[in-house]
Amino acid sequence: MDTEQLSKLIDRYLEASFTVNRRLSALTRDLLPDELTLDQSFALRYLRENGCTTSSELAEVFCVGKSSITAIVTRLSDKKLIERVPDEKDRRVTYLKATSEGERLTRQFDSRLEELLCQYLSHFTDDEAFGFIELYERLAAALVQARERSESEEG
Amino acid sequence: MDTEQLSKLIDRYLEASFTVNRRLSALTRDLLPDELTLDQSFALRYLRENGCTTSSELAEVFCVGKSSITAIVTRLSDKKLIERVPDEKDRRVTYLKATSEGERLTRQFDSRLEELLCQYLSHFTDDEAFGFIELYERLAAALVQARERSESEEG
DNA sequence: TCGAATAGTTTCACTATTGAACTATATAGC
DNA sequence: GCTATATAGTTCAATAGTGAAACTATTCGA
Repeated sequence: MDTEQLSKLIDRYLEASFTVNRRLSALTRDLLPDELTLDQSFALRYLRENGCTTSSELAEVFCVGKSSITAIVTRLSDKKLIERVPDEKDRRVTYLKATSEGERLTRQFDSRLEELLCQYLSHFTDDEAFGFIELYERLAAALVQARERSESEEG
Repeated sequence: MDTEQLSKLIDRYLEASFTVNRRLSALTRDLLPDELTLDQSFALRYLRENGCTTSSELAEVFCVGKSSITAIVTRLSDKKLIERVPDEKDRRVTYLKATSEGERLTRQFDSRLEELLCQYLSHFTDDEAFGFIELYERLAAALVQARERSESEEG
């Protein structure tokens, strides 16, 4: 691919991803339970899917500083949607765990979200959908790898 | 596609898009000129690409309220990166326009961004990249249409 | 054992966001 | 023309998320 084509492709990507992100966030926010913000729902879903997790891990996954996570976790904890569980051995670390109410809320939200996304899936054939998601996952993997590489260089 | 498959596909999409968005935003923020935030750079790019634009239009495109746009525009204006140009005929509307400095900054940023994204593009064949972007654009278009449809129902 | 690393919190300043109240202007119906 | 109403944009107060720096508590390593 020549530079010209490359540049156009990237422009198209930036445009499309901006549109998709903004519109989908807006639609998604409408489905959110009153108790949750979008970021809080992401945190809660991550805890639900990944079991015991620390603030540091969340910070890595969310690509933000630990103080951001403290803020989010404190709000969720105030609302009794997650618990802080201290590690027995290493008393510096505290694990985070969704409460049953927290879990209930994310499952409710997820099912609404699934319903929403199904509508848009209908614009694509099965092959298109699977092809798309495969490439998207490869992009995600490449981005995760890049991070790991740059960390091992530092360390 | 049966419900089970559908549900898994959507989970995979949510996971991949979360990862891509978070990681790419983080990498992108590192490339940002000191004068700009990410959202400000998006606004400025939109103005650069779309010529004279109003706050209302920006609010639509960004899927936020007009008061958010006022805030962003005021900050950009304080930094002399955009100008407010009053409409001669309808004195309620003011057009927004990137200053030459504003334009310079976004172009600089865009070229850094292009460099970054090129690295990740190398993980894909040309056909894969074009196929991906085509589907992504169709998704974006579907989301825009959905909005327009729901607006015409209201109006 | 002492100094360095690590986990997490606090605080501060800032950006983005919403929603409601508000100003100013334009427009449509009578 | 006059008056309702709609529209464009701003202001204000409240809230969430964020980074950076300072801080506490704990663990680890030389």
